[in-house]
Amino acid sequence: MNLSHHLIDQLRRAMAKLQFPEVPLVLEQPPDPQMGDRSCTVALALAKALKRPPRQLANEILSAFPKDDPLIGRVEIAGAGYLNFFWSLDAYRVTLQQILTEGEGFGSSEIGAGEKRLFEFVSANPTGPMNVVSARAAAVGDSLVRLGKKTGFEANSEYYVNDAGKQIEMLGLSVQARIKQIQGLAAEIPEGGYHGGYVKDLAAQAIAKYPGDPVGASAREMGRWTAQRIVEKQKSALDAYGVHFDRWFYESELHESNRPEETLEKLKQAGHIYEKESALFFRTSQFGDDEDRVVITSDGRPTYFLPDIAYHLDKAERGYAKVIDLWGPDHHGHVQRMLAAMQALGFPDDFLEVLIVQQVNLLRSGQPVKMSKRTGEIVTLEELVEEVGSDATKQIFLSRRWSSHLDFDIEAAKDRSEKSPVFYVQYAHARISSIFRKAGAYQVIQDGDYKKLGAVEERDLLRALSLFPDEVEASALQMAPHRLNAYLSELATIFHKFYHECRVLNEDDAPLTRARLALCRAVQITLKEGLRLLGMSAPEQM
RNA sequence: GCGCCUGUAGCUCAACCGGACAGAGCAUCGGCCUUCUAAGCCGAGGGUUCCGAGUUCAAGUCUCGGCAGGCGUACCA
Repeated sequence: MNLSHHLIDQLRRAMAKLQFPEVPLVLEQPPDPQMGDRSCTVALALAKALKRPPRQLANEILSAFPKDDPLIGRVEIAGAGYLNFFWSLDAYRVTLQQILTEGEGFGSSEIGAGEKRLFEFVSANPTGPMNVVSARAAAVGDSLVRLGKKTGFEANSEYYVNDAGKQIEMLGLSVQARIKQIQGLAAEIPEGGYHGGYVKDLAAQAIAKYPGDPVGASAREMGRWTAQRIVEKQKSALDAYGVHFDRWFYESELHESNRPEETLEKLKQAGHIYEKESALFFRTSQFGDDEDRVVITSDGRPTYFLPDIAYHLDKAERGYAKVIDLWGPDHHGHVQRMLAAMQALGFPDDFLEVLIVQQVNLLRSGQPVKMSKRTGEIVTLEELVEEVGSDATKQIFLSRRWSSHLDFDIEAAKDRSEKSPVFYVQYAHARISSIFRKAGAYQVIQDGDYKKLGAVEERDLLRALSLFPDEVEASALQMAPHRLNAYLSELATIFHKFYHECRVLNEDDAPLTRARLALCRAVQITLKEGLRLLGMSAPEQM
């Protein structure tokens, strides 16, 4: 039972009865609760097509609307032609009961209809530690997968490991140079190599691993081995962050089964490949890219683009109807060519969606944190989680749209005083838990108790709770976890007001106590589930 | 040069793919702890939504032209 879905059904029936054209029916929240619980602008939208005044249309829809729906208290027409709906007390009672019986299942829906969706994110190169953008993408991607599952999609997460190609050799050469240095030999890290301190650590490990002659191993072999170590570190860092992937997909798997070659063959047969100056070009410019792209270099090596296409083909072959890639801002130049590739291979336009997770400016007490990629001096995901904590870190990332460039102040994020809004939602959950610790044995709400919930604060809470399924759905469909985050803050605010105004435990009024405890339980369930969808914990105590 | 992202309160960000008087937090000022957690609550001030046109009954949101910042622009990934 979803109140909003029910209302939309009723509206659609009324519209059909009037033989109005079919238009998308969207419900909104009126700016002021006084105006109603949900509103619809369909009359405004239809005014133009039907060439009639919106208020008149609203009146007709209203007259065709069922008068005896027990869940709808009343309907009003306001302003230019808004239809404003008020839930009945019955609707609130039903919602509350529903939350108590469904528990964490509250807010789940089937709109995804089992569609298979793959979210690929982080996919940091196995040549060094992950940075803050990876931390941001991990928070967003993880939440999107959770939201997807919640709304009936078969959603999975995947991390693509670029463990092949030139960069791996370069990594091997860098480690070998460090090994020589450790052994007192003269050696320089090659041009374009990796300078970070972690390379030294890995070199030391490599000496232990290859006691005979570490430098004698091929650069590729050394690179592979090192990359594997780095991937293990990435896994454990993400683990500490609370982000798990359904699958780690290795580029080397693609090469082992000749997928890039097969892909190239497919492209050739479709006539998308031509040779120029002894390199092979993919005619991506015919599909919206600025220029054609090289897939095989003039010295015969595939560029990263080819295995990338093969990888996306593999995703499709595994049955995913839609794949969503979260990329960093440094890759936005590649979006067009990948979309072009998908189109050239005959996929629907919306098969691939690339979300560019924007950059993060790290600050410390207002001062930019200096970082150098070249020398490997960066703040890593690991350090960030270690210093700030995973919940606080995620809270900051998930309170903004992924597309906004954001400032992340480490000192502000660490602040645990009342100035910090980071733990606001969790605090509401902890407060409720505290009430239940004091309440003793939980008494189930009884039918007559509902009448006791008449205060504004109680009503506001019930209204807010009834919105949770809508917010979950909107957040999932719009791929906007920050919406859910904002909703939870709002719910927490309303709860804190309620807490301030309405004493829950009243020894002289058992029905009121039962009713308010039921309300608290419902809020607790909703907060906990909401936090889970954001990948955050719901502490019992703070 | 070209492409992408961004521009909203002093600061950090929202605004439900065009809807009602643009909202929060922080900062500033003023109240509330002998009562279930003050990591909380209540109140005040604070806006030409970068600028200029256009589309629309309706524009922070869409289109075009500027301005500013960021990122990208490899036969590297």
